[in-house]
Amino acid sequence: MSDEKLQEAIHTLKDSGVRITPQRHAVLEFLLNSMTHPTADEIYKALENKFPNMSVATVYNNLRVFKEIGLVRELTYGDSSSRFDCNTTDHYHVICESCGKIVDFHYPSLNEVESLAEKVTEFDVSHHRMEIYGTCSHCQASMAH
Amino acid sequence: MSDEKLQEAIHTLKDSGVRITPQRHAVLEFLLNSMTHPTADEIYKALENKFPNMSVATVYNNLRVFKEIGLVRELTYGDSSSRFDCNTTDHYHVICESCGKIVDFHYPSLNEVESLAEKVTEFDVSHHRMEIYGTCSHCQASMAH
DNA sequence: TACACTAATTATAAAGATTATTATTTAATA
DNA sequence: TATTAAATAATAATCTTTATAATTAGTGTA
Repeated sequence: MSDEKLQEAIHTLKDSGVRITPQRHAVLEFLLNSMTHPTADEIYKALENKFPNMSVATVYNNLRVFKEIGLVRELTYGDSSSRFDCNTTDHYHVICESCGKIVDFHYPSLNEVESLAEKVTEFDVSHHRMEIYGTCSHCQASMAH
Repeated sequence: MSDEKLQEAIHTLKDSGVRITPQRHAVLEFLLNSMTHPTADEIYKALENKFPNMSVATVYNNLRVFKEIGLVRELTYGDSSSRFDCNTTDHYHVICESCGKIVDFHYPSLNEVESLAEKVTEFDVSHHRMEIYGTCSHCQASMAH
């Protein structure tokens, strides 16, 4: 299923002259299969069984490469570390302020906002980001106690 | 003009039992008068003439206090450090990807998005954030060369 | 105005995330 | 298989933010 995406991503990388190393492959595979939006450290920890000698720098290096190629997006929220999202289709995120869970949320892209901003500010607008904050149902239940 | 806002803010602080120290006053005044959205370090550097002995921790402490009282908002973008905004009225930001300039942008709040997200994800939504990215007119002109 | 109480400040260390450096290893290609 | 440039590992360094502890200083009260 997501194996197809993986092959496609590897193809994209090779086309850009990027070598496919076992570590790189593993980071990419983990990202594609993860539905959460992991931090660099989470990726590092998830792969340390498979690659006991892997360096954190390798994770960061690969994430940078993937970003440059356009395979992943970096998400920066209020908390300390960045998160990485391999779903590059247009979607927004809903974030739980209590547990940090991030849920994808599909909504028609706010083109109107972009065009108005362009008019008002004279910026050449390239994109926008939006996040919605709240409490997930699980945490709501916990709080009820 | 903004002196009125300052007095009001000081009143709010006092009501919450927060002491008005010279450093705290200076950080608050600087924030209220700044139209940019400064980082903690920028505030620190701006005030080091007036307070040569002030500690960075003091800046952070005060920003935390102001945040808790609701006088300022913390903005976290892609770059390394947080920015602080004393304009707590509802508005969005347009950010220049070339020079980092941040411009306020007024747009009716996207309540519809919030309510749909609430329905779809079963979150108890509290708020949202949105930023628009692009190139400011100044940087557009520079690039034309 | 002086006093006492407690919060705020300073200085410093520490933590945590990310980037830089350099020697070593290795994937891809001929 | 040999070559070569790119990737990795190990480590140090940087940068932002928070924690700690001792000192200083607001603010209400007598």
